[in-house]
Amino acid sequence: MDDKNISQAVVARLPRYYRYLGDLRDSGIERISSQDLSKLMKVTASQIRQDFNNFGGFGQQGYGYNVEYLYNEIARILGLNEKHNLIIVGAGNLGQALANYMNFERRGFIVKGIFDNDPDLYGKELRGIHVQPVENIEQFIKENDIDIAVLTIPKNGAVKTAELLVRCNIKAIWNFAHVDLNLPDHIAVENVHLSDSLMKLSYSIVNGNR
Amino acid sequence: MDDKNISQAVVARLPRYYRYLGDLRDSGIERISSQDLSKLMKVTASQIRQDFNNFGGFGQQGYGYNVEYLYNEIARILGLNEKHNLIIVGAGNLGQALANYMNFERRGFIVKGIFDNDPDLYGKELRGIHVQPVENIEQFIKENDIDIAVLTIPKNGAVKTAELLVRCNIKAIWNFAHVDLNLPDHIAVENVHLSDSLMKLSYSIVNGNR
DNA sequence: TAGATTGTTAATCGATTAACAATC
DNA sequence: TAGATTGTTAATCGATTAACAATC
Repeated sequence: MDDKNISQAVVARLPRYYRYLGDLRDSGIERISSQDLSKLMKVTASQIRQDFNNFGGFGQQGYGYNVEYLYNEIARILGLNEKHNLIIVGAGNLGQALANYMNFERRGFIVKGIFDNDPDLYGKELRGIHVQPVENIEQFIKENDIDIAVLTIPKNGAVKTAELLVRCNIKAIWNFAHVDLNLPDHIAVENVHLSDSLMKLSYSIVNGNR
Repeated sequence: MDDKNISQAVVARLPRYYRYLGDLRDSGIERISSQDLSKLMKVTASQIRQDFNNFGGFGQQGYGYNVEYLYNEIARILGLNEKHNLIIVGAGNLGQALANYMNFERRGFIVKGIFDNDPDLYGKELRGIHVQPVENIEQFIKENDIDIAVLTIPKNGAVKTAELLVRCNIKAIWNFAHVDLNLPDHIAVENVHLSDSLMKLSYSIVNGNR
Protein backbone atom coordinates (compact mmCIF):
# COMPACT_ATOMS: atom_id res chain seq x y z
CA MET A 1 0.00 0.00 0.00
CA ASP A 2 1.39 3.36 -0.99
CA ASP A 3 1.77 6.42 1.13
CA LYS A 4 -1.55 8.06 1.88
CA ASN A 5 -0.74 11.75 1.78
CA ILE A 6 0.08 12.31 -1.83
CA SER A 7 -0.99 15.80 -2.82
CA GLN A 8 -3.59 16.45 -5.47
CA ALA A 9 -1.05 18.31 -7.54
CA VAL A 10 1.22 15.29 -7.76
CA VAL A 11 -1.57 12.88 -8.70
CA ALA A 12 -2.78 15.31 -11.36
CA ARG A 13 0.65 15.17 -12.99
CA LEU A 14 0.89 11.38 -13.13
CA PRO A 15 -1.24 10.88 -16.26
CA ARG A 16 0.98 13.29 -18.16
CA TYR A 17 4.11 11.44 -17.09
CA TYR A 18 2.41 8.25 -18.13
CA ARG A 19 1.66 9.64 -21.56
CA TYR A 20 5.22 10.84 -22.17
CA LEU A 21 6.72 7.60 -20.94
CA GLY A 22 4.38 5.65 -23.20
CA ASP A 23 5.52 7.71 -26.16
CA LEU A 24 9.17 7.21 -25.23
CA ARG A 25 8.66 3.51 -24.88
CA ASP A 26 6.90 3.35 -28.23
CA SER A 27 9.86 5.03 -29.87
CA GLY A 28 12.18 2.45 -28.36
CA ILE A 29 13.86 4.62 -25.73
CA GLU A 30 15.14 2.47 -22.89
CA ARG A 31 16.21 4.94 -20.27
CA ILE A 32 15.83 8.63 -19.52
CA SER A 33 17.24 11.02 -16.94
CA SER A 34 15.08 13.45 -15.03
CA GLN A 35 16.92 16.21 -16.84
CA ASP A 36 16.09 14.93 -20.33
CA LEU A 37 12.50 14.27 -19.35
CA SER A 38 12.30 17.75 -17.89
CA LYS A 39 13.34 19.29 -21.20
CA LEU A 40 10.79 17.21 -23.05
CA MET A 41 7.93 17.98 -20.70
CA LYS A 42 8.90 21.55 -19.85
CA VAL A 43 8.89 21.03 -16.11
CA THR A 44 11.83 21.06 -13.69
CA ALA A 45 13.93 17.95 -13.18
CA SER A 46 13.59 18.58 -9.49
CA GLN A 47 9.82 18.30 -9.67
CA ILE A 48 10.06 15.06 -11.61
CA ARG A 49 12.34 13.47 -9.02
CA GLN A 50 10.23 14.76 -6.13
CA ASP A 51 7.05 13.47 -7.74
CA PHE A 52 8.37 9.97 -8.35
CA ASN A 53 9.89 9.77 -4.91
CA ASN A 54 6.47 10.17 -3.37
CA PHE A 55 5.92 6.58 -4.41
CA GLY A 56 9.38 5.16 -3.78
CA GLY A 57 12.61 5.16 -5.71
CA PHE A 58 12.14 4.19 -9.32
CA GLY A 59 15.49 5.40 -10.61
CA GLN A 60 19.11 4.53 -10.27
CA GLN A 61 21.94 6.97 -9.57
CA GLY A 62 24.17 7.55 -12.55
CA TYR A 63 21.68 5.86 -14.87
CA GLY A 64 18.34 7.60 -14.66
CA TYR A 65 15.01 5.88 -15.03
CA ASN A 66 14.19 2.78 -17.02
CA VAL A 67 11.35 3.87 -19.28
CA GLU A 68 9.47 0.59 -19.46
CA TYR A 69 9.73 0.01 -15.71
CA LEU A 70 8.68 3.52 -14.78
CA TYR A 71 5.81 3.38 -17.25
CA ASN A 72 4.51 0.22 -15.66
CA GLU A 73 4.98 1.55 -12.15
CA ILE A 74 2.93 4.63 -12.91
CA ALA A 75 0.24 2.45 -14.45
CA ARG A 76 0.17 0.46 -11.24
CA ILE A 77 0.01 3.58 -9.08
CA LEU A 78 -2.87 4.88 -11.17
CA GLY A 79 -4.64 1.55 -10.87
CA LEU A 80 -4.58 0.93 -14.61
CA ASN A 81 -3.66 -2.70 -14.12
CA GLU A 82 -7.12 -3.31 -12.72
CA LYS A 83 -10.20 -3.54 -14.86
CA HIS A 84 -13.17 -1.33 -14.09
CA ASN A 85 -16.69 -1.94 -15.25
CA LEU A 86 -18.68 1.19 -15.79
CA ILE A 87 -22.12 2.37 -16.75
CA ILE A 88 -23.09 5.52 -18.59
CA VAL A 89 -26.04 7.35 -17.13
CA GLY A 90 -27.49 9.70 -19.70
CA ALA A 91 -27.49 8.70 -23.36
CA GLY A 92 -27.59 12.20 -24.85
CA ASN A 93 -24.95 13.66 -27.13
CA LEU A 94 -22.11 13.34 -24.69
CA GLY A 95 -23.14 9.98 -23.24
CA GLN A 96 -23.35 8.50 -26.71
CA ALA A 97 -20.02 9.99 -27.73
CA LEU A 98 -18.33 8.47 -24.69
CA ALA A 99 -20.04 5.14 -25.27
CA ASN A 100 -18.74 5.07 -28.84
CA TYR A 101 -15.24 6.07 -27.88
CA MET A 102 -13.07 2.98 -27.88
CA ASN A 103 -9.89 4.20 -26.23
CA PHE A 104 -11.03 3.94 -22.64
CA GLU A 105 -11.63 0.23 -23.06
CA ARG A 106 -8.02 -0.27 -24.04
CA ARG A 107 -7.10 1.08 -20.62
CA GLY A 108 -9.43 -1.31 -18.87
CA PHE A 109 -12.54 0.83 -18.47
CA ILE A 110 -15.31 -1.34 -19.86
CA VAL A 111 -18.73 0.05 -20.73
CA LYS A 112 -21.26 -2.48 -19.45
CA GLY A 113 -24.51 -0.55 -19.53
CA ILE A 114 -26.13 2.65 -20.76
CA PHE A 115 -29.15 4.24 -19.14
CA ASP A 116 -31.52 7.07 -19.91
CA ASN A 117 -34.89 8.45 -18.89
CA ASP A 118 -36.09 9.06 -22.41
CA PRO A 119 -38.27 6.15 -23.66
CA ASP A 120 -37.39 7.10 -27.24
CA LEU A 121 -33.84 5.95 -26.53
CA TYR A 122 -34.70 2.62 -24.90
CA GLY A 123 -33.23 -0.20 -26.90
CA LYS A 124 -31.02 2.05 -29.00
CA GLU A 125 -27.77 0.21 -29.61
CA LEU A 126 -24.34 1.71 -29.02
CA ARG A 127 -21.42 -0.64 -29.65
CA GLY A 128 -23.61 -3.63 -28.94
CA ILE A 129 -25.11 -2.22 -25.76
CA HIS A 130 -28.78 -1.32 -25.55
CA VAL A 131 -29.95 1.77 -23.73
CA GLN A 132 -32.07 0.86 -20.70
CA PRO A 133 -34.44 2.82 -18.46
CA VAL A 134 -32.86 4.41 -15.42
CA GLU A 135 -35.12 2.28 -13.19
CA ASN A 136 -32.94 -0.70 -14.05
CA ILE A 137 -29.76 0.80 -12.65
CA GLU A 138 -29.93 -0.61 -9.14
CA GLN A 139 -30.46 -4.17 -10.31
CA PHE A 140 -27.86 -3.81 -13.05
CA ILE A 141 -25.13 -2.55 -10.74
CA LYS A 142 -25.70 -5.44 -8.36
CA GLU A 143 -25.50 -8.02 -11.10
CA ASN A 144 -22.58 -6.66 -13.10
CA ASP A 145 -19.91 -5.62 -10.63
CA ILE A 146 -19.96 -1.97 -11.63
CA ASP A 147 -17.33 0.36 -10.13
CA ILE A 148 -17.81 3.59 -12.02
CA ALA A 149 -20.82 5.57 -13.18
CA VAL A 150 -20.37 8.18 -15.87
CA LEU A 151 -22.90 10.94 -15.25
CA THR A 152 -23.87 12.58 -18.51
CA ILE A 153 -27.32 13.88 -17.66
CA PRO A 154 -28.47 17.50 -17.35
CA LYS A 155 -27.68 19.21 -14.07
CA ASN A 156 -31.25 19.11 -12.73
CA GLY A 157 -31.39 15.39 -12.17
CA ALA A 158 -27.71 14.90 -11.44
CA VAL A 159 -27.65 15.25 -7.66
CA LYS A 160 -30.58 12.88 -7.14
CA THR A 161 -29.14 10.35 -9.55
CA ALA A 162 -25.73 10.55 -7.89
CA GLU A 163 -27.35 9.82 -4.54
CA LEU A 164 -29.10 6.81 -6.05
CA LEU A 165 -25.77 5.58 -7.39
CA VAL A 166 -24.22 5.94 -3.95
CA ARG A 167 -27.02 3.86 -2.46
CA CYS A 168 -26.20 1.24 -5.10
CA ASN A 169 -22.63 1.14 -3.72
CA ILE A 170 -20.93 2.60 -6.73
CA LYS A 171 -17.28 3.41 -6.01
CA ALA A 172 -16.74 6.36 -8.29
CA ILE A 173 -18.55 8.93 -10.36
CA TRP A 174 -17.16 10.60 -13.44
CA ASN A 175 -19.31 13.68 -13.38
CA PHE A 176 -20.01 15.63 -16.57
CA ALA A 177 -23.10 17.30 -15.11
CA HIS A 178 -22.56 20.92 -14.27
CA VAL A 179 -23.17 20.69 -10.53
CA ASP A 180 -21.16 19.87 -7.44
CA LEU A 181 -22.18 16.52 -6.06
CA ASN A 182 -21.10 16.60 -2.37
CA LEU A 183 -21.07 12.88 -1.80
CA PRO A 184 -19.64 10.89 1.11
CA ASP A 185 -15.85 10.84 1.27
CA HIS A 186 -15.45 7.23 0.26
CA ILE A 187 -16.99 7.93 -3.15
CA ALA A 188 -14.43 9.09 -5.71
CA VAL A 189 -15.63 11.94 -7.87
CA GLU A 190 -13.93 13.49 -10.88
CA ASN A 191 -15.66 16.47 -12.38
CA VAL A 192 -15.41 17.36 -16.04
CA HIS A 193 -17.02 20.76 -16.25
CA LEU A 194 -16.74 21.58 -19.93
CA SER A 195 -18.35 24.97 -19.63
CA ASP A 196 -15.87 25.95 -16.89
CA SER A 197 -13.08 25.00 -19.22
CA LEU A 198 -14.56 27.07 -22.02
CA MET A 199 -14.86 30.06 -19.68
CA LYS A 200 -11.21 29.79 -18.76
CA LEU A 201 -10.41 29.82 -22.45
CA SER A 202 -12.57 32.89 -22.84
CA TYR A 203 -10.70 34.57 -20.00
CA SER A 204 -7.38 33.87 -21.68
CA ILE A 205 -8.58 35.36 -24.94
CA VAL A 206 -9.82 38.55 -23.35
CA ASN A 207 -7.04 39.06 -20.81
CA GLY A 208 -4.09 37.84 -22.80
CA ASN A 209 -2.78 34.37 -22.45
CA ARG A 210 -0.37 35.35 -19.69
CA MET B 1 -7.98 46.77 -18.25
CA ASP B 2 -7.68 44.45 -15.31
CA ASP B 3 -4.56 43.53 -13.43
CA LYS B 4 -2.29 41.26 -15.40
CA ASN B 5 -0.87 38.94 -12.77
CA ILE B 6 -3.88 36.99 -11.70
CA SER B 7 -2.86 33.49 -10.75
CA GLN B 8 -4.12 30.43 -12.58
CA ALA B 9 -5.69 29.17 -9.38
CA VAL B 10 -7.87 32.26 -9.05
CA VAL B 11 -9.02 32.19 -12.67
CA ALA B 12 -9.84 28.51 -12.38
CA ARG B 13 -12.20 29.31 -9.51
CA LEU B 14 -14.13 32.05 -11.30
CA PRO B 15 -16.43 29.78 -13.31
CA ARG B 16 -17.51 28.08 -10.13
CA TYR B 17 -18.31 31.40 -8.45
CA TYR B 18 -20.19 32.34 -11.58
CA ARG B 19 -22.26 29.19 -11.41
CA TYR B 20 -23.17 29.63 -7.75
CA LEU B 21 -24.01 33.30 -8.20
CA GLY B 22 -26.21 32.45 -11.18
CA ASP B 23 -28.08 29.90 -9.07
CA LEU B 24 -28.49 32.42 -6.24
CA ARG B 25 -29.75 35.04 -8.66
CA ASP B 26 -32.19 32.57 -10.19
CA SER B 27 -33.60 31.85 -6.75
CA GLY B 28 -34.15 35.54 -6.16
CA ILE B 29 -31.37 36.15 -3.63
CA GLU B 30 -30.28 39.77 -3.75
CA ARG B 31 -27.20 39.88 -1.57
CA ILE B 32 -24.79 37.47 0.05
CA SER B 33 -21.87 37.76 2.45
CA SER B 34 -18.56 36.04 1.88
CA GLN B 35 -19.34 33.95 4.93
CA ASP B 36 -22.65 32.66 3.62
CA LEU B 37 -21.17 32.01 0.20
CA SER B 38 -18.28 30.19 1.84
CA LYS B 39 -20.67 27.82 3.60
CA LEU B 40 -22.51 27.18 0.36
CA MET B 41 -19.40 26.54 -1.70
CA LYS B 42 -17.30 24.89 1.00
CA VAL B 43 -14.36 27.24 0.66
CA THR B 44 -13.08 29.83 3.13
CA ALA B 45 -14.64 33.28 3.25
CA SER B 46 -11.13 34.64 3.22
CA GLN B 47 -10.40 33.03 -0.11
CA ILE B 48 -13.59 34.42 -1.59
CA ARG B 49 -12.71 37.96 -0.55
CA GLN B 50 -9.13 37.62 -1.72
CA ASP B 51 -10.23 36.23 -5.06
CA PHE B 52 -12.69 39.01 -5.78
CA ASN B 53 -10.27 41.67 -4.66
CA ASN B 54 -7.89 40.62 -7.38
CA PHE B 55 -10.26 42.39 -9.72
CA GLY B 56 -11.30 45.32 -7.55
CA GLY B 57 -13.80 45.79 -4.76
CA PHE B 58 -17.17 44.35 -5.61
CA GLY B 59 -18.61 44.33 -2.12
CA GLN B 60 -19.69 46.79 0.50
CA GLN B 61 -18.73 46.69 4.16
CA GLY B 62 -21.59 45.73 6.41
CA TYR B 63 -23.68 44.59 3.44
CA GLY B 64 -21.81 41.93 1.54
CA TYR B 65 -22.01 41.42 -2.18
CA ASN B 66 -24.89 42.22 -4.49
CA VAL B 67 -25.56 38.94 -6.26
CA GLU B 68 -26.70 40.34 -9.60
CA TYR B 69 -23.87 42.85 -9.75
CA LEU B 70 -21.18 40.35 -8.81
CA TYR B 71 -22.59 37.84 -11.28
CA ASN B 72 -22.33 40.36 -14.08
CA GLU B 73 -18.87 41.48 -13.05
CA ILE B 74 -17.55 37.92 -13.15
CA ALA B 75 -19.15 37.45 -16.56
CA ARG B 76 -17.31 40.54 -17.73
CA ILE B 77 -14.00 39.38 -16.24
CA LEU B 78 -14.40 36.03 -17.96
CA GLY B 79 -15.19 37.75 -21.24
CA LEU B 80 -18.66 36.26 -21.43
CA ASN B 81 -20.17 39.55 -22.58
CA GLU B 82 -18.35 39.13 -25.90
CA LYS B 83 -19.46 36.74 -28.60
CA HIS B 84 -16.98 34.21 -29.94
CA ASN B 85 -17.32 32.44 -33.25
CA LEU B 86 -15.83 29.00 -33.27
CA ILE B 87 -15.19 26.08 -35.55
CA ILE B 88 -15.06 22.42 -34.66
CA VAL B 89 -12.19 20.53 -36.23
CA GLY B 90 -12.91 16.82 -36.16
CA ALA B 91 -16.48 15.60 -36.63
CA GLY B 92 -16.11 12.27 -34.84
CA ASN B 93 -18.07 11.24 -31.77
CA LEU B 94 -16.91 14.05 -29.58
CA GLY B 95 -16.96 16.75 -32.26
CA GLN B 96 -20.52 15.87 -33.14
CA ALA B 97 -21.58 15.80 -29.52
CA LEU B 98 -20.15 19.25 -28.92
CA ALA B 99 -21.73 20.55 -32.14
CA ASN B 100 -25.10 19.30 -31.00
CA TYR B 101 -24.77 20.69 -27.51
CA MET B 102 -26.77 23.89 -27.31
CA ASN B 103 -25.66 25.35 -24.01
CA PHE B 104 -22.42 26.90 -25.18
CA GLU B 105 -24.31 29.07 -27.66
CA ARG B 106 -26.32 30.57 -24.82
CA ARG B 107 -23.05 31.83 -23.38
CA GLY B 108 -22.02 33.41 -26.67
CA PHE B 109 -19.90 30.65 -28.18
CA ILE B 110 -21.33 30.22 -31.68
CA VAL B 111 -20.53 27.19 -33.81
CA LYS B 112 -19.92 28.52 -37.31
CA GLY B 113 -18.27 25.62 -39.07
CA ILE B 114 -17.40 21.94 -38.70
CA PHE B 115 -14.50 20.26 -40.47
CA ASP B 116 -13.21 16.76 -40.97
CA ASN B 117 -10.84 14.77 -43.12
CA ASP B 118 -13.24 11.93 -43.74
CA PRO B 119 -15.06 12.34 -47.11
CA ASP B 120 -17.89 10.17 -45.77
CA LEU B 121 -18.75 12.99 -43.40
CA TYR B 122 -18.65 15.83 -45.93
CA GLY B 123 -22.04 17.49 -46.13
CA LYS B 124 -23.36 15.78 -43.02
CA GLU B 125 -25.59 18.25 -41.23
CA LEU B 126 -25.34 19.05 -37.53
CA ARG B 127 -27.71 21.72 -36.29
CA GLY B 128 -27.87 23.28 -39.74
CA ILE B 129 -24.14 23.25 -40.34
CA HIS B 130 -22.58 21.04 -42.97
CA VAL B 131 -19.30 19.26 -42.35
CA GLN B 132 -16.60 20.53 -44.70
CA PRO B 133 -13.18 19.24 -45.71
CA VAL B 134 -10.29 20.43 -43.59
CA GLU B 135 -8.76 22.10 -46.68
CA ASN B 136 -11.43 24.78 -46.41
CA ILE B 137 -10.40 25.89 -42.92
CA GLU B 138 -8.02 28.66 -43.89
CA GLN B 139 -10.50 30.37 -46.20
CA PHE B 140 -13.34 29.86 -43.74
CA ILE B 141 -11.53 31.41 -40.80
CA LYS B 142 -10.68 34.47 -42.86
CA GLU B 143 -14.23 34.98 -44.02
CA ASN B 144 -16.09 34.25 -40.78
CA ASP B 145 -14.23 36.03 -38.01
CA ILE B 146 -13.38 32.87 -36.09
CA ASP B 147 -11.75 33.20 -32.65
CA ILE B 148 -11.75 29.68 -31.32
CA ALA B 149 -11.03 26.27 -32.81
CA VAL B 150 -12.24 23.19 -31.00
CA LEU B 151 -9.79 20.38 -31.69
CA THR B 152 -11.55 17.03 -31.59
CA ILE B 153 -9.31 14.98 -33.84
CA PRO B 154 -7.07 12.04 -32.92
CA LYS B 155 -3.71 12.91 -31.40
CA ASN B 156 -1.68 12.05 -34.50
CA GLY B 157 -2.87 14.95 -36.60
CA ALA B 158 -3.47 17.37 -33.76
CA VAL B 159 -0.10 19.14 -33.59
CA LYS B 160 0.04 19.77 -37.34
CA THR B 161 -3.55 20.96 -37.40
CA ALA B 162 -2.96 23.25 -34.45
CA GLU B 163 -0.03 24.81 -36.28
CA LEU B 164 -2.21 25.36 -39.32
CA LEU B 165 -4.80 27.06 -37.13
CA VAL B 166 -2.13 29.32 -35.67
CA ARG B 167 -1.07 30.33 -39.18
CA CYS B 168 -4.72 31.18 -39.81
CA ASN B 169 -4.55 33.60 -36.87
CA ILE B 170 -6.89 31.74 -34.59
CA LYS B 171 -6.87 33.22 -31.09
CA ALA B 172 -7.61 30.15 -29.02
CA ILE B 173 -7.71 26.38 -29.16
CA TRP B 174 -9.93 24.20 -27.02
CA ASN B 175 -7.89 21.05 -27.22
CA PHE B 176 -9.53 17.65 -26.73
CA ALA B 177 -6.70 15.81 -28.50
CA HIS B 178 -4.47 13.92 -26.14
CA VAL B 179 -1.25 15.79 -26.86
CA ASP B 180 0.47 18.93 -25.63
CA LEU B 181 0.37 21.58 -28.31
CA ASN B 182 3.25 23.94 -27.42
CA LEU B 183 2.03 26.93 -29.37
CA PRO B 184 3.23 30.55 -29.26
CA ASP B 185 2.34 32.42 -26.09
CA HIS B 186 -0.30 34.63 -27.63
CA ILE B 187 -2.45 31.62 -28.50
CA ALA B 188 -4.77 30.63 -25.67
CA VAL B 189 -5.00 26.89 -25.13
CA GLU B 190 -7.29 24.97 -22.83
CA ASN B 191 -6.74 21.25 -22.67
CA VAL B 192 -9.51 18.79 -21.92
CA HIS B 193 -7.71 15.52 -21.49
CA LEU B 194 -10.52 13.11 -20.74
CA SER B 195 -8.29 10.11 -20.32
CA ASP B 196 -6.18 11.99 -17.76
CA SER B 197 -9.34 12.72 -15.84
CA LEU B 198 -10.36 9.08 -15.95
CA MET B 199 -6.93 8.05 -14.68
CA LYS B 200 -7.24 10.40 -11.73
CA LEU B 201 -10.58 8.78 -10.97
CA SER B 202 -8.93 5.38 -11.17
CA TYR B 203 -6.24 6.55 -8.75
CA SER B 204 -8.89 7.68 -6.28
CA ILE B 205 -10.65 4.34 -6.44
CA VAL B 206 -7.50 2.33 -5.85
CA ASN B 207 -5.84 4.57 -3.26
CA GLY B 208 -8.89 5.69 -1.35
CA ASN B 209 -10.50 8.98 -2.07
CA ARG B 210 -8.48 10.73 0.58
C1' DT C 1 37.74 4.64 -10.24
C1' DA C 2 35.44 8.82 -12.27
C1' DG C 3 31.23 10.58 -14.03
C1' DA C 4 26.52 10.77 -13.94
C1' DT C 5 22.39 11.18 -11.84
C1' DT C 6 19.35 9.96 -8.26
C1' DG C 7 17.13 10.63 -3.61
C1' DT C 8 16.57 13.90 -0.20
C1' DT C 9 17.27 17.93 2.64
C1' DA C 10 17.13 22.85 2.74
C1' DA C 11 15.67 27.29 0.68
C1' DT C 12 12.42 29.75 -1.82
C1' DC C 13 8.33 30.95 -3.60
C1' DG C 14 3.39 31.36 -3.93
C1' DA C 15 -1.14 30.44 -2.33
C1' DT C 16 -4.26 30.06 1.47
C1' DT C 17 -5.92 31.41 5.85
C1' DA C 18 -6.29 34.42 9.84
C1' DA C 19 -6.81 38.76 11.81
C1' DC C 20 -8.31 43.30 12.10
C1' DA C 21 -8.73 48.15 10.88
C1' DA C 22 -11.66 50.63 7.66
C1' DT C 23 -16.20 51.74 6.49
C1' DC C 24 -20.83 51.11 4.99
C1' DT D 1 -24.62 55.24 16.25
C1' DA D 2 -23.78 50.13 16.56
C1' DG D 3 -23.35 46.02 14.00
C1' DA D 4 -21.91 43.76 10.11
C1' DT D 5 -18.83 42.72 6.78
C1' DT D 6 -15.56 44.09 3.54
C1' DG D 7 -10.71 45.05 1.90
C1' DT D 8 -6.18 44.28 3.08
C1' DT D 9 -2.10 43.21 5.75
C1' DA D 10 0.29 39.69 8.22
C1' DA D 11 0.95 34.77 9.39
C1' DT D 12 0.83 30.18 7.97
C1' DC D 13 0.94 26.53 5.18
C1' DG D 14 2.17 23.81 1.21
C1' DA D 15 4.31 23.25 -3.16
C1' DT D 16 8.20 24.07 -6.07
C1' DT D 17 12.97 24.67 -6.86
C1' DA D 18 17.84 24.45 -5.65
C1' DA D 19 21.64 22.15 -3.83
C1' DC D 20 24.33 18.40 -2.71
C1' DA D 21 25.63 14.09 -0.46
C1' DA D 22 24.81 9.27 -1.59
C1' DT D 23 25.58 5.81 -4.82
C1' DC D 24 25.24 3.33 -9.04
